Amino acid sequence: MIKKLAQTRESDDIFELSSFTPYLLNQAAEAQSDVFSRNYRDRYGMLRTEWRVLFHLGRHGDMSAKEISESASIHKTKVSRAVRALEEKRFLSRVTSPDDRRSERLSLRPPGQEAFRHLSRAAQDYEAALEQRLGKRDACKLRELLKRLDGT
Amino acid sequence: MIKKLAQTRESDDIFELSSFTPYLLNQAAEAQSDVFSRNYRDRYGMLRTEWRVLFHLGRHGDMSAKEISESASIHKTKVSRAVRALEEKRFLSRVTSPDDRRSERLSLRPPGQEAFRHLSRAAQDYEAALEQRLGKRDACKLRELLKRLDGT
DNA sequence: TGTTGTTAGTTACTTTTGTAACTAACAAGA
DNA sequence: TCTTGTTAGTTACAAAAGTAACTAACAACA
Repeated sequence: MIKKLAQTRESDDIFELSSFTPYLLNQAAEAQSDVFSRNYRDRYGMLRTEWRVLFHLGRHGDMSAKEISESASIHKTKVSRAVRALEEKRFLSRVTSPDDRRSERLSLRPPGQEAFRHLSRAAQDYEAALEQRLGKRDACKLRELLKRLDGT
Repeated sequence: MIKKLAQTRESDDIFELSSFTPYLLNQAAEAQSDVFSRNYRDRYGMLRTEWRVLFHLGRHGDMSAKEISESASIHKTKVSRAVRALEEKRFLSRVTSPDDRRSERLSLRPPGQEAFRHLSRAAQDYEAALEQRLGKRDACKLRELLKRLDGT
């Protein structure tokens, strides 16, 4: 009898892509990101990097592009493009830093602050809904595990 | 006394990006993906979609692009491009399906099978190392939670 | 002051992905 | 056979991201 390899493998413990953690992480990340992106995409026409930059400014107050780049682990060219896009949307303004004329102080303007507040609430609601779905205990556990994976 | 909003916020329960699940998912997914990608990128010059397609073929035997697309949740244009790249690397061959001349039967050629086996082992090693790091219990829990998030 | 090395940010170029339109083949009737 | 509608896969075009080179400003020191 000729063994059908592919068939046989189905049943034993050959590695399955669907339980490969990097794969699962990616699927879950994409799924969650897609859902939440409606909040900033549909209403403000923002991209993910823009929303992140906006969030950092709203959360931490005025910063330079460099500071955002480091604090958020976003490459400086991505930050640069996001800053320009946010500026074009009148969400932030830049002022050359007096003590170092290479760098610029980025500040949210009122519409940017408004968007920040709105998106901040949306994010909290999103998180609450997720806790609802997974249960408080598992939602915490998930965050904890993800943080442990973050560095490496 | 003038309140410094940004300062004040640091200490209370204002929402932090660093505990926003979609953000954490994304960071963790990128970190893990970057590490594992060395395996297929450096040695075979493959992109992520190519490795996924290769894996599906190795795991499930001959398939059409459509079947891969559905089974792996990858858009058909991405599959199309990955298939072409794998074909150029001599990792797979295509034969027009006799019962439907629109579709093609994709088969791994020996070098493709070899790459599949190698990457399959690498993936298992990777997973084992992760279990080592997180502990068996937490690694399982993580996969379980990610699967629950996958659909939505 | 002039030189050398570094840094903040931008731009140019390339690669990759997403979207939509397309081709060729099929299927089910009229 | 001649529609009409659908499907597998590709291609063309546009959007986004990565990489490297660049500009202008700084810093330290001969």
